Amino acid sequence: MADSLAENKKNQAGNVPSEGIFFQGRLHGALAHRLAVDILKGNYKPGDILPHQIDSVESLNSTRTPYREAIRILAAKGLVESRPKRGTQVCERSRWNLLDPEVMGWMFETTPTDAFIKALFELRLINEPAAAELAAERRRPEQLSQMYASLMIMKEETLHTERGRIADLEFHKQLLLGTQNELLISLNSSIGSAIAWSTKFKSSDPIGSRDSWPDHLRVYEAVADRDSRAARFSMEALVRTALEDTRRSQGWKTASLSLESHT
Amino acid sequence: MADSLAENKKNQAGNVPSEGIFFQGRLHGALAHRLAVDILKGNYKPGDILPHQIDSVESLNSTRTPYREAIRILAAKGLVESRPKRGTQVCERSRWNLLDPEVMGWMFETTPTDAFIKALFELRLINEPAAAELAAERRRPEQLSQMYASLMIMKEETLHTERGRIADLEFHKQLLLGTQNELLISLNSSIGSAIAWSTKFKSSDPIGSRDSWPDHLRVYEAVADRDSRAARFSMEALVRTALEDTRRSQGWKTASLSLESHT
DNA sequence: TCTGACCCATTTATCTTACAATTAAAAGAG
DNA sequence: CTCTTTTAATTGTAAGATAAATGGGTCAGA
Repeated sequence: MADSLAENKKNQAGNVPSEGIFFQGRLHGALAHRLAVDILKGNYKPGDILPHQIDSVESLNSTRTPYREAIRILAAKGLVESRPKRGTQVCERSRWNLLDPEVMGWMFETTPTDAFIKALFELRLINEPAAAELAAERRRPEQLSQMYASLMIMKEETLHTERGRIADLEFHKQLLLGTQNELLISLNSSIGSAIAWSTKFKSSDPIGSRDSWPDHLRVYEAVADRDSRAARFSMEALVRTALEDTRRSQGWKTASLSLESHT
Repeated sequence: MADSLAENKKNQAGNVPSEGIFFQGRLHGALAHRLAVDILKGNYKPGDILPHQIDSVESLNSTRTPYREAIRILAAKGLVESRPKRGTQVCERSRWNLLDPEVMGWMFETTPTDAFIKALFELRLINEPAAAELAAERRRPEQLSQMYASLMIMKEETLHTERGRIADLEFHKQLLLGTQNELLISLNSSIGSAIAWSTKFKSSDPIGSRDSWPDHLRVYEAVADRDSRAARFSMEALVRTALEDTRRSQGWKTASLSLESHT
């Protein structure tokens, strides 16, 4: 727990140039990551005050400058708020920037609650069918061909390989790009890390999890045909199937979401 | 342009405790704000390299520590990326965290493009009716009474006063809270600052801008009655009206959005 | 002569260290 | 109870040492 982040960083630097997500190479990134996970896990609860800079810094084998930068990162994402004399306080959960891609990623390092997963699928169920509808009307040839390419990779790799999952992400990304709406595109980068998690989770499940490829194909065809109604409908089916699979592999007892179908 | 931020801060500290949004009291906040606006305005374009830390620091009358914290804030929001030797580079627009409430706020300090406003209304049109539907099913008494209180204030204050606009924001916030979906709630804090802008803009428009109060009342009644279909329908009407007004006061020639009604 | 890999210097961000200033909460005096 | 003083925490300043990555140069091989 109180081991040296600085040393860890040094080792990492000697081995591989990019460890991936966990260590972003910089010390302040590692600090931010550690603190964020502690907050999201609930080790520090909203309203709690973090130990002062000097103490924290000593127990983490760092110095103040990187620590303060880490705090700034967390503050930028609405996780903490620091004021002189009071100290650095964890913000209320409602002020957290849950849609921030990094926060979303950190969230999934801690086995999120069922409520969170449901909220996420609700958000997908609201936005992705609508996005498919818009994409059917506005998509450009580039997006269409990229979607097709991803579709082909998905067909032969399935979701059990890394390449296959990347292709899945790429498919959704290109669909969002097709909407020509930069806010929906921005939403995608948040939801993307969530999809990555849920597909990875499903692919490790031996039993259930039907093949979602036909669903993707139908979405593609609808978008290619500029059939906005079919695009919405098939995307909704896709998300609902994904929800069902996740629901089953999580062993939820509750019924599915209460959102009506609006097609 | 190259005046002293440090002095400015000192003056401000002597006058009022909180200038509001522009100066968040701290120097790194002011630096981040200035740089962010420069980026969002397009003074620095994606791919551009900001001047070296040492040069920047001199021209801004600051020192390196606060400057670096400012850079960390911007990096946390996906606006820049800094690496040794290369310097600090402005990221591609698609990587910007547009849904971040602060970024959204900065966006509206620079008269955003028509495309951005349209994207925003599209997002509202997708999410808020669905949120109203969920809120109708799940809202608790607290949210209902808060919505009612806001509604009353809106009635007597209208959108021409600050209190009235705050009540408007509160109404939407409570509706989102009623969904019991923390991701939709998080979306609200982003959209909130946007609504604040558009209502303020409309209220300064002498001519058009119908009174949106009846629309709000209908939404409230539907949510109170737990009538999810009516809630969705009336909320969609409300957003479309707001869009129409904005469209008119902006003098757009283009037709309204192409999203179909799904009620 | 051209191509490629490898090594090295330079530039830049990053980290360390030490100290001064500001802020706001809390304690104390009138 | 109000006003002042104290005090503990973050914030800002300054400068030097470290480490990382790009770009260029060298050298070997085709």
